[in-house]
Amino acid sequence: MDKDISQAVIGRLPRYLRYLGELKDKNVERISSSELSAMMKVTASQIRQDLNNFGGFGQQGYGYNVDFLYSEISKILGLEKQYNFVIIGAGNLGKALGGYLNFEKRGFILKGVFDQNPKLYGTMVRDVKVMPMEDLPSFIKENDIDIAVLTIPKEGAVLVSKVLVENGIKAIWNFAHVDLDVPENVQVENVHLSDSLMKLSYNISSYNKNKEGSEGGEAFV
Amino acid sequence: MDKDISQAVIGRLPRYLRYLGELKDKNVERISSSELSAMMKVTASQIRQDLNNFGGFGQQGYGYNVDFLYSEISKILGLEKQYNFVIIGAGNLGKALGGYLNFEKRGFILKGVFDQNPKLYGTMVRDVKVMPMEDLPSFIKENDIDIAVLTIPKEGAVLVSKVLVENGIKAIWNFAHVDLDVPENVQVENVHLSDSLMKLSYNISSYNKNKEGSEGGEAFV
DNA sequence: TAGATTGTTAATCGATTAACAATC
DNA sequence: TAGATTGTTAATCGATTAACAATC
Repeated sequence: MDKDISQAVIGRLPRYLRYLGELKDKNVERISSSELSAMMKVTASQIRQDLNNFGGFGQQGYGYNVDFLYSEISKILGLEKQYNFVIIGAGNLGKALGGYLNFEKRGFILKGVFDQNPKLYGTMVRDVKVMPMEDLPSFIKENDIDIAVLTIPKEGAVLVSKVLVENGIKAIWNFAHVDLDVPENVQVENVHLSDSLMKLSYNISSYNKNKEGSEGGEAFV
Repeated sequence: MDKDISQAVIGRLPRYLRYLGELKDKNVERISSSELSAMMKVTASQIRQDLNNFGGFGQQGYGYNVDFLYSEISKILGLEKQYNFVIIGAGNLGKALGGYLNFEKRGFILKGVFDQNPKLYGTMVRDVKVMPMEDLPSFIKENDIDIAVLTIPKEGAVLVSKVLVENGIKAIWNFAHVDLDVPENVQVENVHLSDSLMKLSYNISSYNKNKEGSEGGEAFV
């Protein structure tokens, strides 16, 4: 139905939402694309183009109403919905995400936490007890789980993702260092932390290299 | 010196490295761009273009030597270097990253962990004691810290990033939900977890919408 | 040598930016 | 109404893909 929106555009929406949230907190009523552009360091043109993928949210001569735009972007991102989720892997990362979620007071509801380490069974993550992996398939079905957060090592992640798919999971938030192979009706969002760290490493190292090459020659823009 | 390499290219290098690492583990000696292309689901053309930004690593009629290419990409990413880092924020996320790093056996060395909660002072994160925030500035200088990992809430993160910059940090791996404003000689890599989750939310919700629009009409490619 | 596959140039595609008419 | 600012079309820029000559 919707014409396909590029992932580049989708990727920018959460950032718009964040800035709009801050404006809301400051009780700013309206904002123009050029003001927002200055705050966010993107072009006003891009902001208008991005938003107009979804409809005309502004008004000529006025700009955008902050509350309205905030709520429209929330809707676009599907944040007014409720999602039930489970965490698979009760290590520090799993615990961290358990605490995080209910993320920003949005509708992400932690229903269960699973681990294959018997020592952890029954220990609490937030308000939920850690359960054995064997219970995962039935739990997903009985509790109408939408999202699984994968915070286990990659070998396990590949196996578990199959189980998840077989039991009708809608989406996987994947922190394992591996690409999952799932059918196209299952959404996957990868957070590859080590990839991110390597990018940082590259940028440190390439910045230093360029500095050597042009000693003292700071960019003057 | 180097012509500017686009961040799109940099962003793909860690994934190449990951697949090459797996091939190494399987004792595969050489691989062609088209074989790698099939494994990674990117075009062979893109692989060759990406690599040729940095030099000719292959050989006509042969392909690429896996070990050699792996080590070249490692060098490009600056992974043969050692980096000293500190974690700021000793919560679950900080602890998770402390455990992670020494990341994949690479040269990221945890030197210190800081928190503003006195109850945590002296508790251990991996092999390092949690220290009070006040000690941060001198610690950075005395221990030659390259990277700070920011796992504290956004208000604190903005303040701490200023302290870090003043004390000569080279890079910040930022997990706080805010854009940091630092000079161009300080590299920042953001991991905005909630942005990532929102993308997932969008994709769930837009997939379902499109499904309604064309009931039963699965893509058949 | 013949076959394979790179490195690289050229063509295409998509995303970003600029410009401006429409309109509040 | 005049001024401001959007929505949208057109122009530009950059990234991806295709093609092929070079060469191992």
